[in-house]
Amino acid sequence: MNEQDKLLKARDRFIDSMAKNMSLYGITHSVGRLYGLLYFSEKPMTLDEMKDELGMSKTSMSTAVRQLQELNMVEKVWKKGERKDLYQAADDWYESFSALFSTSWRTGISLNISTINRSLKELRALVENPETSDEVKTSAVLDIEKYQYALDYYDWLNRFVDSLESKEIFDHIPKKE
Amino acid sequence: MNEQDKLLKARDRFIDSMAKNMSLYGITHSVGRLYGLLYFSEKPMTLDEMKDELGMSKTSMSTAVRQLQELNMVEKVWKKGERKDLYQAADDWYESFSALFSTSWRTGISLNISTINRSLKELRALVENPETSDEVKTSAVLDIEKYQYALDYYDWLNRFVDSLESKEIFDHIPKKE
DNA sequence: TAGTTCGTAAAGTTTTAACTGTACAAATTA
DNA sequence: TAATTTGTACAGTTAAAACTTTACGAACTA
Repeated sequence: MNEQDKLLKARDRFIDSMAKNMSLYGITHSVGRLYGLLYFSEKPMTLDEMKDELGMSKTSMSTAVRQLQELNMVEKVWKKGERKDLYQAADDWYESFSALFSTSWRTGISLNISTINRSLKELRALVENPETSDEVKTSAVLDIEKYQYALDYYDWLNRFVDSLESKEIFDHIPKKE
Repeated sequence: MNEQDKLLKARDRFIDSMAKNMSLYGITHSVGRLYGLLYFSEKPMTLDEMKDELGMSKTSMSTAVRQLQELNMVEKVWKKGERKDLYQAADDWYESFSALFSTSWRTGISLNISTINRSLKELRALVENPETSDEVKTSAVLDIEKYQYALDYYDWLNRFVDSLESKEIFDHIPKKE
């Protein structure tokens, strides 16, 4: 094996490991590999270059790249005289980490919160209604406690995401040891 | 609709919302629903009760419950005179949150770190080898920087997980507002 | 204007994951 | 000991996701 091959093999090994890891965050192995390819590429790449490099269809590259763009892990680059779209890997992984979670979590959290509030409102009406049987009332009171607990939790989660978005998290867990 | 139904409908609505949310963490909608069922259940449940309640197979309940146990979101309960296994929802969501991420992330992180270290070692040998061409050498030097960056990032991630596991995170982002 | 090239939508195929039914080992009961 | 019950492994099926091929509009080129 020549020296160049050694370098490429080392890259490949790491890219694969990284892609496996990303599947924990809901990123496909293939999409993860594409990110790795772009991360090590010295120049921005076109869809055709990606498809040749990874041996996949151009359509897959197109959708994968869009996915990575939505996660702020890849950005489009403009180059004069170049007709094709060029893409490069975003190099701030801490930023990507924050963005990944804020983006995907925020919506879910607020949906959950409004669902809880709606249910809470209904249950409180139930408890205050004199026609409600005692049996149902005690159940309702128990449920209200559980909703309240959940509400507190989602509030915490929201503040957690806040600290990611605001980079405050890096005050508590600094980047360099 | 009677009062009891209102209560159940409110539960159902929230459970569904919660289960959808959980899919972001890699938990299936069905498994999420099972957790919700157990969360609101006033008593620990058997596999048969779960399957009747959710209209699914007993096998599915068995695997789902095991999954939730591995995530420390559900625990087996012993009750005298009861032949069947009983399960109840773990009620500390902050604990579950921490456990979920520590468990699933730790392995991946350390795998990545050792992969990087292996690649770094090889590349350094490459750079120090007088037979390596200058072209490959410059590529290797660039790659080494990228590996180093990744290494720093995974170190940060490790410390992040540390602060989840040690509950230190709650010093920075307190549970109650 | 007609002919290319590029990116992506849409439909079709393949692969993977979720779920079910059957079967069986272990524990329990008679 | 034989007969039940309980939980789960395993194989098979169904549902979902990933990926490819085809096709086409938009932008560029001659």
